[in-house]
Amino acid sequence: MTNLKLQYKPGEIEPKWQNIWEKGNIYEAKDFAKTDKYYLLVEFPYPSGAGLHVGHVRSYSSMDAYARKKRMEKYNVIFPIGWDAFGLPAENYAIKLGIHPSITVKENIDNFKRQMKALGLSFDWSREINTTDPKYYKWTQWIFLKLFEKGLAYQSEVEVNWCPFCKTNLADEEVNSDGTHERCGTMTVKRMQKQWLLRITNYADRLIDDLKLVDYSDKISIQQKNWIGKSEGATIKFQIPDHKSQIEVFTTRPDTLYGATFLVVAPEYAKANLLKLVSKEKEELLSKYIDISLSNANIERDLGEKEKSGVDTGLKAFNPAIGKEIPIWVSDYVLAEYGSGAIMAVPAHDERDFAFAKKFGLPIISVISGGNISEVAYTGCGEIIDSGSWNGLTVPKDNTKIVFDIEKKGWGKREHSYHIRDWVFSRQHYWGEPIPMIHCEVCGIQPVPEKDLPVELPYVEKYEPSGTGESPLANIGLWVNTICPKCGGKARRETDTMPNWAGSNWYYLAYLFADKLGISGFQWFDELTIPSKVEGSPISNLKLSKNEEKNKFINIFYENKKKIKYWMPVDLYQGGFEHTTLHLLYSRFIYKFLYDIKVVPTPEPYMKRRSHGIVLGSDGRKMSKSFGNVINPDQIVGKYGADTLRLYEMFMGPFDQMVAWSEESVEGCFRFLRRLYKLFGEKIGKESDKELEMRLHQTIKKVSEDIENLKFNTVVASLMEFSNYWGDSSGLAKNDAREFIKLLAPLVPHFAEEIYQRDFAGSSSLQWFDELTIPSKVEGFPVTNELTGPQTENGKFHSVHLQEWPKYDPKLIIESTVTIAVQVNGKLRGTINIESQVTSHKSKVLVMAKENPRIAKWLEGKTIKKEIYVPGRLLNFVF
RNA sequence: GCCCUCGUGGCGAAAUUGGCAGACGCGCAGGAUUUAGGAUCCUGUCCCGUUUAGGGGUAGAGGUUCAAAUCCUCUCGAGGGCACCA
Repeated sequence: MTNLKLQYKPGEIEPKWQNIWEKGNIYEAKDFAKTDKYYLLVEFPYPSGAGLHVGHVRSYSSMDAYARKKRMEKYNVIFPIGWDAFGLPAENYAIKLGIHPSITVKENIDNFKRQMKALGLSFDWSREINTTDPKYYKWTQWIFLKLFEKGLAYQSEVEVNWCPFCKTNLADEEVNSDGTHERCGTMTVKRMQKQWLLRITNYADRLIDDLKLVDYSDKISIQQKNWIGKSEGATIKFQIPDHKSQIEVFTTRPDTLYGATFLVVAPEYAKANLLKLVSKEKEELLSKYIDISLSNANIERDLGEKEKSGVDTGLKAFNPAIGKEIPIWVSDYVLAEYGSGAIMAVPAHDERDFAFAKKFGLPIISVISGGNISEVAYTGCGEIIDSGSWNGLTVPKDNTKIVFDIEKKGWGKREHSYHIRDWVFSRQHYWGEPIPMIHCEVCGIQPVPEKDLPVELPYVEKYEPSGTGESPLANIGLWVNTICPKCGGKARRETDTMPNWAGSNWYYLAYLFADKLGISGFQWFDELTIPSKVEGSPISNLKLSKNEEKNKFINIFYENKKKIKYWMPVDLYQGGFEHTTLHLLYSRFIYKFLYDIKVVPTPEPYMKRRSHGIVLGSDGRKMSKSFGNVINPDQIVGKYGADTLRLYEMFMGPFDQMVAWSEESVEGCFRFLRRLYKLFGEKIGKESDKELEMRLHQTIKKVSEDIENLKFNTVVASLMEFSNYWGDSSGLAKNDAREFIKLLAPLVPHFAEEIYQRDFAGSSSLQWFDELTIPSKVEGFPVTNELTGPQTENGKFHSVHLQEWPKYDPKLIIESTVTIAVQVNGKLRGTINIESQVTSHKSKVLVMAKENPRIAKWLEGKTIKKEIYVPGRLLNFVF
């Protein structure tokens, strides 16, 4: 006997429902709907050639479950997706294959999209965006123009991290702590080059302070704070009497000023400011030292402790506190980029200064009591000594008093310093947004006028990096040579492009008006035949929309202000830990800028941020081709179905923790679904087992709460637990089974839809979306004949995913009897079962416990000192 | 070196946030079914104690508490971030 109702066939039901959902547009977010909005954002992927990683699947299917539950709770949910397709990897991949990046990117996107659809993810595909579309990056460029206009984008000759393999400059954030490039692992070198920078440092305080406004997990906000690295301290001026010059230093320990026995400046500082002051014989020595330390590529210098080196400049500075002159030295242990590039050395109370003083025989004077400075620097707290009027003060308690005194005496002033530096925003690569700037021979740097945006990336035959430090775009005369927007004279375009982080700065806004960008559905790529293939021609056939006449610039942000106001801020943003000090920080900065220029309505873009743990290979190592431990989600979907994969990835472990892949556990999840499928076919009764009904309501409570807290692993566990009870019971009433299938819907959407449509849809009358004011498409839609399966109501199909989320009955979750643990002196000696009404009567519970022979035995002949009762839970006799 | 997170069965883990440690799943063992394999179903599964009574147990050592996986101190170990940041 084969009963079809008992056989779970994911391969058949999954494509069927994916198809029907897509036709029904049931996941479309509705602008301005009256129900509460919920903006759920997952980081949009970079579409790599490797296809979707099971790590993506973990994040996306968990958030998909969250989105589905929120929809069922009547929120107007926006759950969009797009492609972050610019950047080095896309370019390197294209170079490797010898195919133009625009083509490989399109292929990769198609593959990603196919995989996502096969997982049944409920993205609103009508809002799909792509950062490499000129219609999109027009606005990435516009933001740059605004930054330039407000003085936040500037060009400067700076020391940059150069990757010899990728042949480009990198941001500090892209370089690992060992000096290697985070993408390719090549050791980077430092070199000087003219670069575009963004003044993220102007926002440092706000980026720290506004963390108070948002709910980020501790790990994330601490890491951001540390990265910005704000230190409180003071700047102190040291005069150089012989030369009527001065050196300003930053210190976090102004309290040790009396112990400052010499100054040290960075080689860069010395080169710029001191070389001209020193005596002839010192000059040669000094130049030599400076040259060596600067040419050292700074790798050694950046890497931890090495033997201190330095040169005495022969110059003297006046320490205003002790009223004496102290020597000025140069050493590469002082960093040019931090503070002012010069420090006051207090060897008694700083380990580095101590090592330096020991090596060169400089005086070490203790001004804080507590340590033994003959051995090692004392960096702890204590009482100030030998420091004039500060004697007797203690640090760090009296630090503000000291700084106040320093200000009063005119020695210096209170100051902050930051670890974070300005963001190096140019790359010498082809595959990125061109920086919309023009260099005029006469007028200098000129921004491209807004109406001329976008500056389109031209078609190029050779997009390999040149290695000269210039972008490949520099060789395309047709594109580079232009006229100055100001004087009309000869000019050249900026040939650097933006880093791959540029497009993701504002993508969550682009979703809100993707239709207005005119980019959804790959219009650009469909036209991508690269018609002329003329070097320097734009690769898109970008057409201006009808209302976008030439010379008339319509600002998309202002045009869509209402939508932005309706949807922003993002309610929950989910993504990887690895972006904490990169994308997450960058996009907060840019969003704050947009707030300042009144494009967005709130100071912070993301109200809540959570990160997921990575998925490791079954050997516990990072998944990688070279280890041969990569799991392809397609194979798992093919073997067990998308619902099994989704369920497993939620069940595998705590969402924020990394977990190793286990195929056996995947199988366990598949078995669970198969058993459950049978239960729905077999064990539906007229009436629910009373006990089971209680379990159901407990499960509703647990599942609702745990999804909200992103504890997906215990959600799955409690669903399994209920299923086990169900299997052992006499049966579940149809009404209760309908509630249970709704609980399953967010996690295993195809499975739930199949059973819901088969067994429950006809009798349902709750269609919450009828209450929405906006939609016309979304209300039950006609089901055509070609679609078999769904039961219909008046010819309309109502998805389980738009049913109302189950509510538990607080009366039904109370167990009729409760087990109380009974302890004697804190040790468990037995348990008693009591009616739940009795739990609030301590005296009755005490009597019952004492009557219990297993417990009585332990109490015999003892005088009870204390009886601690935790209602409904535990009783402890103490003697 | 500094900052953060974590350490619970053979494995992934759970524990109402201080209240019966090990839910749920995997694996394993025994049984049923099967010509056999697979699949499925039932039973068991922290350790010592043959069973019971009991004892021990959440990396280790202390502490707070009637009560600690959970809080505090130290030690060890793993992971992540920063790193000559004055």
